[in-house]
Amino acid sequence: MSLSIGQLAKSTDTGVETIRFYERRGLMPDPPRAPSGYRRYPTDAVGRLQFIRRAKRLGFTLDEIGTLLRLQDGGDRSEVKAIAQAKLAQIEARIDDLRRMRKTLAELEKQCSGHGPVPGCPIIEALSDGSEA
Amino acid sequence: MSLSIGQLAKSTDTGVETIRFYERRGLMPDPPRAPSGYRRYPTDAVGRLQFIRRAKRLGFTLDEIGTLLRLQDGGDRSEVKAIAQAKLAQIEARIDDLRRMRKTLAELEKQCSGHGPVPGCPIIEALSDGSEA
DNA sequence: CTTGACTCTGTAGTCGGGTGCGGGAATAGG
DNA sequence: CCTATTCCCGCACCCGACTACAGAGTCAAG
Repeated sequence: MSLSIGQLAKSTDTGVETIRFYERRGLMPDPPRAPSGYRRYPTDAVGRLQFIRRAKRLGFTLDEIGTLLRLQDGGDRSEVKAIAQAKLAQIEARIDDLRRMRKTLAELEKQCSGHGPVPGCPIIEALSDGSEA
Repeated sequence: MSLSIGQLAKSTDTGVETIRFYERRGLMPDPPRAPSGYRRYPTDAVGRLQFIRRAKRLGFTLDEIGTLLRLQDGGDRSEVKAIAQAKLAQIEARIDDLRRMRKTLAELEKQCSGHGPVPGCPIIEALSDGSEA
């Protein structure tokens, strides 16, 4: 039992173009071809593609996903853990960034009455004077 | 008293190329030119550029900053507030996304012993089986 | 006056992750 | 058998925000 690229796309909720793109990137192996040249995917290609999609949802880049896939068939667990830890640290740093932005912006937004002309608006004043942010 | 583009760049910790880029984008007005064609910035250009930098630090895109700058000279405070609220909502949505990623990834990372071969590694297993994420 | 730093324009490249198109061949359903 | 759909390949393009040239002209210090 094998799948066409369209069937693989549908079964993993991915675009056909995206699958070909992953193939070019080396994330999906070059599949066997029918005599016509059409790609014929073995059923486990679904798993591979889902791996990629799940890893992306966790914030990994395609390069990192490539590394994880390579580790999958023959690597050390410490390498996997190291990648996860690094990603975790990045995510935390980004959250901290965003929280700082949110804090400043929320304060300004609260101070702004929301009516009247712009001169005097605390948001614009803060951006102009640097009294905040 | 006027500034060269290099002086403006230095005084706002911005690249010269970036200033020219902002000009092309319409964020910085076209400055007057010396007979040589060199840009001569009035001192208040510093304020304008700092406005842009501060707004960027708060997460606004260049397009949004353009809108804020236009509102600055003649707009309604409600528009400014609406933009701030929209940005705040985006930031919060992004934080929530990242927190979900962090939660899943932190659990997996904790479960992974960090030594031994990859087969059996909870992180890789989760990505393969979809038991998590 | 010379030298080195600065500035000018215009265009192109970078990053990450795709998306779209054109023209032609194959295939699946009725 | 006919037609709609799918597939092939290769390349170009999209987003946002820069960044980097090349080649020529200008300015300031010594």
